[in-house]
Amino acid sequence: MRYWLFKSEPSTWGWDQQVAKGDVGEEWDGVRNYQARNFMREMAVGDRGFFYHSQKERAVVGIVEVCAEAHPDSTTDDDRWECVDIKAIAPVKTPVTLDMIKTDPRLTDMVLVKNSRLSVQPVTEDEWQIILEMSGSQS
DNA sequence: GCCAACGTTGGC
DNA sequence: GCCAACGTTGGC
Repeated sequence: MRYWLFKSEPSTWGWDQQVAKGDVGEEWDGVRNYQARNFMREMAVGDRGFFYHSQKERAVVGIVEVCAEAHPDSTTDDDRWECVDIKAIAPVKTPVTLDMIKTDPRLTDMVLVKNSRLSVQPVTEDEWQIILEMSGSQS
């Protein structure tokens, strides 16, 4: 299984909306960036991801699971763009803020730190475990 | 609200 | 195929 991080502006699509979709999940649509799209193509059903709120909040707020492999993005006719579906698994006990992540020397290589603008990014297994611990959640 | 960083577009 | 111009994102 692989691990990922999905970034969203809460004002556009937030954790509460994701939770409201339940086990059916929702398309992670609207991505118009090749790197992000390519990562979504690599995803498999069952992969786990962090749900991150950007802008004012800047924190990992929940855990999601990929529930459909990459397919055409329904919000565009442009066939270059694809997306996966994800569903909410559980909120984290304590949100892990960008500050906390930047402060931890084990996490300085995270894509979130190095390339803050990438909206869909891979997370290593080590990073996954460290952030889970920081959040007080269990895998 | 500002600005740096980055990705994309289009002219040559 | 290069590169300048532009638009967008997201941290501060």
